[in-house]
Amino acid sequence: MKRKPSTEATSAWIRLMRVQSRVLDCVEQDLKKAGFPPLAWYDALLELSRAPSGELRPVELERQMLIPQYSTSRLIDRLVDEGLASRRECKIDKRGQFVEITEAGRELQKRMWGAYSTAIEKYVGSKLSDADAVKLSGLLDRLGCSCGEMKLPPVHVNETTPSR
Amino acid sequence: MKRKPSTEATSAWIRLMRVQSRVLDCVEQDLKKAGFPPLAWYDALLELSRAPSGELRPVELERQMLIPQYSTSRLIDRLVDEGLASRRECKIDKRGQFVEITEAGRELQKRMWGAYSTAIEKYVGSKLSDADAVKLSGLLDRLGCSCGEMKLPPVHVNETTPSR
DNA sequence: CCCCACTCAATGCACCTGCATCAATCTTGA
DNA sequence: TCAAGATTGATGCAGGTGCATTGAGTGGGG
Repeated sequence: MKRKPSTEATSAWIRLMRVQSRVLDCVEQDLKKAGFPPLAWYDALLELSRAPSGELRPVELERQMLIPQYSTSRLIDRLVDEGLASRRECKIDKRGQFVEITEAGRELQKRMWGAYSTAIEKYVGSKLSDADAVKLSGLLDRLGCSCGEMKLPPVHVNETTPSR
Repeated sequence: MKRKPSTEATSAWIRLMRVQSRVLDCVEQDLKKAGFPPLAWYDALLELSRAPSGELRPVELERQMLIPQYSTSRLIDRLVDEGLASRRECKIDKRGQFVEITEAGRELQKRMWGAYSTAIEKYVGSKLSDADAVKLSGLLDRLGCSCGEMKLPPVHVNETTPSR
């Protein structure tokens, strides 16, 4: 049976969608106007720069960034094309590889953070007290958890097997 | 000068991005699994169905939905292709046109609301009390206002004109 | 009246995304 | 040991999006 959402919940949903897309747009525009690539590049470079010895398996990056596998693959393509990262083969698992951030990559990540942090302050920080930012984070966190099916291994349950 | 955002603000920003994309994804997936088109179609159909006599100028729709002009144009194309709306010429302004929702469009909008509202309840309503939903809306609203340049008419201020 | 600036809408192009699938390799278990 | 299945990463294709431009139409000042 389907309980309907309250008007309060619906209204929160609508605001979440609209405000996020507006704010994201603003930030992306500021970055673009400053001559920087999209935010996704920043995220990837940040993850790589944080990783021990600056390299990760694509599959790790994928999990960190919560984006699909093919998306990761192509993002890495672009980073490599621009000389911001390089692929290294993985000795122990020849299917896999390592992606390593280059000096140029590290440098771009740092320069982007300048513009990025300014934009965050402009569009978020300056609109909210720290206490309110904490409240907002808390409320959002309540929505975030167990949203997807929490990675139920998609075993074939259609057989008569007692389902795990 | 660039004040840096507090860690609280940054954390709120990150959660806003991540939670929104996760929740939106879940809702879109549920709709898709139920055999429905994307949410943008619903939004457009809803705006049209609300409009007096079920029709709007594309430019109105654009303003309601906060999406760019070309995006509206192509969305209308798709709705028309599927028989959910139709274009009518505008007598008084021959550049323009009216977009009118069809019976099929109204019906689809209603059927989608069934699945849509269920999803909102599942991913938002059930996670938050009404009071918390109101708090969340309030905090988000503070971010939403005057995010863009608030439609400053882009006059050519580069001349020596005293800028309005 | 006519020209110029503006508005409304469509579209060509490049790029990006999702989906399905592939090939290569690893792992498991009979 | 070897076949079946799982995992890693790439890619062809279809469709969506942003950007810039076009083209038609309007309207106001000279």
